[in-house]
Amino acid sequence: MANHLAISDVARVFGLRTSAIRYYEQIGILPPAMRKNGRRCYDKSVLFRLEVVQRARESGFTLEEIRELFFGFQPATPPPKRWHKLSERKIAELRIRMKQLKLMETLLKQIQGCRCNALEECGEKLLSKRTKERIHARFD
Amino acid sequence: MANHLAISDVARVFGLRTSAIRYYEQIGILPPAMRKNGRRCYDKSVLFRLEVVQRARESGFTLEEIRELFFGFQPATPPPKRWHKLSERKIAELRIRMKQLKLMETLLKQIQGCRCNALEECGEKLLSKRTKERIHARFD
DNA sequence: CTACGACTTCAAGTCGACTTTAAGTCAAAG
DNA sequence: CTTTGACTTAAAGTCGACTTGAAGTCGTAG
Repeated sequence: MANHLAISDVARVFGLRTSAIRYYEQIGILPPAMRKNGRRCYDKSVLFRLEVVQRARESGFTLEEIRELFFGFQPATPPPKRWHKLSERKIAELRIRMKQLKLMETLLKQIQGCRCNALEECGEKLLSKRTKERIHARFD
Repeated sequence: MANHLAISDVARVFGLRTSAIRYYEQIGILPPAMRKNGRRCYDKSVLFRLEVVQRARESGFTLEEIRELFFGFQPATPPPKRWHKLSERKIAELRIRMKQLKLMETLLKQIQGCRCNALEECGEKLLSKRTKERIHARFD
């Protein structure tokens, strides 16, 4: 019904505190809200925007990055080439993070099948994979 | 050669500062180091341990979680059932994180093929998928 | 002998992302 | 008319993960 959401409504939708919403406005993640009697007053578009913000947060983006990525073209929005580059870089980062997560999953599973000293054994294997040249050159 | 690593050697291997190594010791991520003339003095096993720690960090574990997961059995290490549960939970979390990352990748790509208002459109689609019941019940 | 560089400890500072607190405004309920 | 509850602001506080700073200790080089 109401196309007029109070700050507490918006917060509740995302399980945020109202202070977080105000903070997002303050740092430019959300645009300055319209006021009625001095109170912030939103329409649904803020929900769509916050949905994207939350997704990005859950994917490990900082608020600074989110502002850059999604809302970072203040001066007359040049056809987003800057955007394109940033998001290319970000996608690459996401891929790396996914690989790390998979490796960690493997590690956790290996340690679950626990021959008790597995932890440092795994560390040894991983370390020799990653930094063979550095370590073995210097300390062997 | 030297099976005796100074704190600066250890730090250099992982690109950490010596202060970070000391901090890890302080919060129980690393065991109290042996001393020679009051100085910390490590053997290679610390490298294996730190390798695991770094991997876990890169996978989004907090130091607290890492201590729990890997080094959290002080009292006579009961056959790690506690461990098993924790790591099961953690693996599940990793899976969720991976899904989120994939979704974010999709989102970024969609916005790259930019019909300019794509951002809030995406937000709308995502939002309606995730919280149809909550939003539409309350505000429509 | 002294100066240097690498170490030591302990306390305090930093940064991101908020939260909490204090003091005040406003509209509706009693 | 007063109270209540949700809001407002600005400033200060919190938490994790360190870093920085101050003051002191070593062993080696000159």
